Amino acid sequence: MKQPKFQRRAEDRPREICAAALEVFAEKGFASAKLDEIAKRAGVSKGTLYLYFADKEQLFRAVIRDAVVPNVERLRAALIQAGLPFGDLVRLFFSNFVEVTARVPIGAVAKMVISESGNFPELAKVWHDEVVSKAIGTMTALIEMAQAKGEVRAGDARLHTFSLLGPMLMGILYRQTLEPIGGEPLDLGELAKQHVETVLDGLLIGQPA
Amino acid sequence: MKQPKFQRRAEDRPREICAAALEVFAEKGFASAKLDEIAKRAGVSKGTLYLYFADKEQLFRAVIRDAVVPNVERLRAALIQAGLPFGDLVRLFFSNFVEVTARVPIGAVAKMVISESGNFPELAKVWHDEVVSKAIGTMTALIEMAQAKGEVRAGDARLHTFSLLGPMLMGILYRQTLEPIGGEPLDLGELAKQHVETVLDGLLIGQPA
Amino acid sequence: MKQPKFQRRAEDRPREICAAALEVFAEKGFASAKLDEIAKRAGVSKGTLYLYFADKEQLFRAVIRDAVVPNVERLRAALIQAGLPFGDLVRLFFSNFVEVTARVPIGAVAKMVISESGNFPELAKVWHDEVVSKAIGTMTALIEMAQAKGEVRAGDARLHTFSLLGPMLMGILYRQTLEPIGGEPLDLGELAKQHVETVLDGLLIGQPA
Amino acid sequence: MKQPKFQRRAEDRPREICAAALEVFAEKGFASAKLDEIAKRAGVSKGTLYLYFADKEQLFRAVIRDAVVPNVERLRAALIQAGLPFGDLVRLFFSNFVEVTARVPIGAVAKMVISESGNFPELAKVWHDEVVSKAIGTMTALIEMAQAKGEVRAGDARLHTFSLLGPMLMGILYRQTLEPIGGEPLDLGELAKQHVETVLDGLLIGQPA
DNA sequence: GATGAATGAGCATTCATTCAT
DNA sequence: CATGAATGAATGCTCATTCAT
Repeated sequence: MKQPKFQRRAEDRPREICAAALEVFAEKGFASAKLDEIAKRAGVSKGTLYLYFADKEQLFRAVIRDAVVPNVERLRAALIQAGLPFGDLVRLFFSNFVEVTARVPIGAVAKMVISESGNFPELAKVWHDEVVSKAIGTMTALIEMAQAKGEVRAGDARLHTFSLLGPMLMGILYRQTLEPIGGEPLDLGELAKQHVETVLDGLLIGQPA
Repeated sequence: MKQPKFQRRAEDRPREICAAALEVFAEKGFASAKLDEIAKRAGVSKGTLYLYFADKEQLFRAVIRDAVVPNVERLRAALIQAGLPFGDLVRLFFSNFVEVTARVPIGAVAKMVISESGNFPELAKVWHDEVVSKAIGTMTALIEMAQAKGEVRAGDARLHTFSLLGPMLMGILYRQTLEPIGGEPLDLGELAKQHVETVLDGLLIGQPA
Repeated sequence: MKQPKFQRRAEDRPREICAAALEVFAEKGFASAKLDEIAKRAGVSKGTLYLYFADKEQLFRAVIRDAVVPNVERLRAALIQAGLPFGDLVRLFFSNFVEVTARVPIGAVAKMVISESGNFPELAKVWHDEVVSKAIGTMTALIEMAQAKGEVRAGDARLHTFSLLGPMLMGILYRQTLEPIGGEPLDLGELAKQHVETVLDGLLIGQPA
Repeated sequence: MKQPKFQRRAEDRPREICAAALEVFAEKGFASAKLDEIAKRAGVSKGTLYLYFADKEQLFRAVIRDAVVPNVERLRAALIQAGLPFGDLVRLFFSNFVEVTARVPIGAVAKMVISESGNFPELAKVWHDEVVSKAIGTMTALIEMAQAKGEVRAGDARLHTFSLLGPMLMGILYRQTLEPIGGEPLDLGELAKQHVETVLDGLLIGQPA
């Protein structure tokens, strides 16, 4: 029954540590996250962290990178399916988005990046270049194409992108920060479904566009 | 005979300290904000902070309260002007919102609350109860009234509120976190103007709702 | 009888801390010296050290500088008293040297510099430039002048300087390292007196040079 | 069938480790020397060190012992060649000394002992008993014999020993600590040659001894 | 024997908080 | 009221030592 003092599992360690670190960073923020706690949750000693990551900041970076970047390309690729009318394209994007959101703690990561953008501008830059810029850019391009085809109303395509994506970001952050402290629960899937149709068709009734 | 040239009146001290603290908290986040720096920016000594605030956390709370709560009621009152059709109501809300945003660093405060929601749940609760809940509640009520009058399409009124407000939150956070590190500039006023009309009328053209 | 928790004595603090640090560094060497112990001996808290010195290394530098450099110029000046024949010049130097040695822990400092020359080359450089180079240079110049006047035998003046000073360095280091652990006591004054006459006149008797 | 090309024989390991350790200890001092680096330079793993030495301190002791003690007896024996006049005896000693110095890093070891005498008094004791005491004792005895024969001037024989050996110690330490950081190069052989004749005959000219 | 991943006590450094002035 | 020197608990990081393989 005695637990061996040492446990050797070199291959999984980085992943386990990243997972634990993601939890703690998301809960506490970068500065308030204690390496002691990350180590404890990862089931290793504090010293072990330093076998795999040079310091706290590098661990933070690794967490951001591992949790998000791999998913970005997948989302993007799903949209480069030409031939779909704009409405269906958007509906596809949102269903993918909800699915990814349920699987990876994208809300926690977004929260971390927002929190630490002042202290780690380079990190915010990575997030911007790898995630936000691509997401906004892709959607903006799709909108512009649809405008060219006469499918979408005039206006700045990038601002239209904010109209499309903003509510989802708001939803994610709401779930991350306010639901835990007693805010009325929010169903992201429902939000996505209703918002898509709303923004596509408009809130008002019976008025010519 | 003693008459120091620039004697600050004691009554202004708390305000000055709060203003300095808001700056530093917004730049660094709660944990990374140093009382040394807040004191320096406020032009007082570190010890003086403790004459007005029990500890760092109380100072943080005061900052949040002072910076936002007074503005919430004002915004709310502006909307309880019955008689306006829903579209005009929303347009009024957005113009007010943009104006407030330009005056108070609401983006910084939002960022702080998001950041520290894990460490200070009570604080997130204050923010939720005093700000978010009221904002969402007010808008939701307005929508429900408009739905009853047949002005607004069916659907969960609270989710419609996310459709309306989400892009503005996204815009605020974008300016707060990504513009400073090289993100393409965003004009919040333009965003507000275009988004209102879009979400009211719908993105798509010539399709029956 | 209760000691006040805080003691304010800003003007003396740096000196007191340096004195305590000199003791500890001399006993333990740089790496093994604990800031805890330095603080305790200085009668302050660990944090106080950082009010006056940026870090351990800067404290080390300050110790070296304060303990030695001021004394170097004094020694040097004492020798620029022209008119004395070489023998008297050397005797003057040695009596001054012994006096300084008794007052400042030059042995401890020498030991520290020798010890840490590998880890802090810049420090060894300061020691070299400010102390050793000047000492050797001054003595070498005096010897060359005496050689020109026919007072001193031929030969490399710098090597003659080693013949003159080496035994005193050996004596200092002996007292620093071996006396404390049971080595037979050594009287530096006696060493100086006998060595001067010996090196001036020669060890051997009745042999023509 | 297995016959690894470069299998090191186990018997050589301790020697190889000691050699690597001597290098690192000499460069960094005891406390700053990392077992990681010693292991790397010895071409073994960190764990292997513990197969041969109980801990860092024992390794340090072994290094000191192996590097110096064997050479002491050799030097000593070379001097117990009776029949030589004192001057020749001293010349023999110095030539031997220079030769040993060139072969073993006696300067590094001396530096280490000086550095760590405070932390390892027992080690300084070994060094004292095995090296310094014997060296000083032997030379002092030779001087006393020469004094009895009327070859050497009166005076404390032990202090005369400092006059003889001090410059060589100074030279060794100079090369160890100051040459590497830009001090003017020093030729130990030249120093030995000139110093012997100087101290034997005296610096001054034309004065009756 | 040999390895190197894992450990955890130890230490330099930071900073919110206190209090003598 | 105001100050800022002083405090000391907290924490990131190091590295000698251990042990499963």
